[in-house]
Amino acid sequence: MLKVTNTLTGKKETFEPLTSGHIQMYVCGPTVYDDIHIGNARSAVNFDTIRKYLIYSGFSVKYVMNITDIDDKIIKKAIDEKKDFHEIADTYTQAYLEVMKKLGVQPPDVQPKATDSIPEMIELITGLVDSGHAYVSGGDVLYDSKSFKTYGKLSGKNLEELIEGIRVEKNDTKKNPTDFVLWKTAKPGEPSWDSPWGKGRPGWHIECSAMVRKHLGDSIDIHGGGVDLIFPHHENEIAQCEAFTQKPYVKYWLHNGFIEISGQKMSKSLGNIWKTKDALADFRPEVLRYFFLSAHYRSGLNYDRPILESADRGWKDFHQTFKMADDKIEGPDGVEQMDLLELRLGIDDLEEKFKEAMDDDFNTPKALAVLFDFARLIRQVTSQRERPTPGAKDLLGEAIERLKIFGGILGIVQKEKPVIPTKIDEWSKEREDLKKTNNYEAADQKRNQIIASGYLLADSKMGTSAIFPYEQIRFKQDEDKYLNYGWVIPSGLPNQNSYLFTENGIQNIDEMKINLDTNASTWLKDKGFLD
RNA sequence: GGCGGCAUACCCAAGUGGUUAAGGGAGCGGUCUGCAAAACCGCGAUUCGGCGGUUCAAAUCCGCCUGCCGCCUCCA
Repeated sequence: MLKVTNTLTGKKETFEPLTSGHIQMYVCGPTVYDDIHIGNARSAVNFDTIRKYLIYSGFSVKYVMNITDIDDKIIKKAIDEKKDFHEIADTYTQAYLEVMKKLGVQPPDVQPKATDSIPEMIELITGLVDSGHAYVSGGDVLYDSKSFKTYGKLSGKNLEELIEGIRVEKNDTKKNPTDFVLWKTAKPGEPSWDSPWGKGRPGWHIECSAMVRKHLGDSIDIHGGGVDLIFPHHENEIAQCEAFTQKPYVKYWLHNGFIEISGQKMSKSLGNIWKTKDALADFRPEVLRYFFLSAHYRSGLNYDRPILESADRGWKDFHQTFKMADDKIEGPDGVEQMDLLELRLGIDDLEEKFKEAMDDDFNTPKALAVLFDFARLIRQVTSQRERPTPGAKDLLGEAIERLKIFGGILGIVQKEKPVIPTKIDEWSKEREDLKKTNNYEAADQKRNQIIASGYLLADSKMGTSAIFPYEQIRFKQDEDKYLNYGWVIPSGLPNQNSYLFTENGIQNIDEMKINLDTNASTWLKDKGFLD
């Protein structure tokens, strides 16, 4: 039985959709005025995972996530860069979609743009004006927050106290300080649309309300977003929609916590924004997802390079399970009996344990622990010396399939297997032969040759060599210059050492890791690799 | 000032009344190994910010204190 923490009630509740078996779900998407930061990415991954789990649980889910393509910040940027606001919005929409794709976020069923829903917004605003919930003042249309009796119910705020706390601005046209803009009169040169109140553009809160109604209906099951949206954004959405429709707007409000940098929120004013595309340049998307999901979605999550690196190492170990099992399955058959009881039991328990974790308000850290335990069971079998019988191979294959299913819901399983060039394969076999004749010097040379080509060998107990591709690592020289000068084993592969490949040969250097974030060129010069 | 959240080992992080306090990283010891790496096995909080209280029983409930953070203004 699925339970979710509902911001509206502040409690963990049993989840029952309005229509049995079907879920209407809306999540506030990005405002496309810049590259998205990792906080946006975390939110997207959290709700993507929630959506995938709901589908796995047997619900049919209609998932809508908007793109806010008209907004003060977009207009400001357009003016600053002397471009049309559409151009700014399009550029960052494309960048956003690209990052989502890399992160393995399944595209929403509908991804509406605010500017495509202007008529629906006008319809809503008109209704609110007609029913006395909104008024025209100074050319703007404002929502009368005092007209909505339960204003503040989501954020737990008291309207009177709110009003007292807000200092009254001069020339304010609002009846109450808590009133908010539904429709803004256009200033000269700003993008605008025709409306009953003259040329103008929508306020921020109205767009989500309009898109929810347009694509999902008056009452929906789940509405998600970051904690910062609780007030005023979601509070205002409730006020608008419920005043208009006289129906409950959202049954379950889900809010994810912030990414923190050194214990503080990430914000423009603090200047501590991490762009997702920069994180993706250094870490695999699966590692980023593992990192995001390693804390509960409602909690804050501290982001720091060393923490990401430890997530990276953890994920590699986990992911190596697939490679190890594949090698065992594809290897020769054996006749000896392997110890498989634990694995059999593990397979039988996996689904129940995973569901138990996820049913508890999408407890992904617990779910990850379940998968890591299971992966260890698989590795225990694959690390046994015996060759597997065909029956043991079947069981291993079954275990891997299960791990892929549940790992897939969390999005931490790499989709495609790395391809090894035949040349590298041949060199590996040649090295095997050299080893067999105790020609170790030549064998090591062959190994270096393979490493220099960007691949690593790993000998197993069965005497065969597994081969893994490296990825080039980028040593930060300064803020935006990178120096390509070595290789490190990519995520998913079993070796964390860095190797430096130069004309002087291949160096296995642990210090390289320590120096990743320091001035690498100085270090390379000290070691004589650079002039 | 109002509202809300957090404090668990060296680091990240689950656990919210009752078996040995998950999992990951780092560390240490061992097995394996031509070397190296990987893998596997084992070890690691008598204790959950502090002080009281409730209870047969609390990291988990209540009170107070301390520290940190978020929202109340754009923000995932």
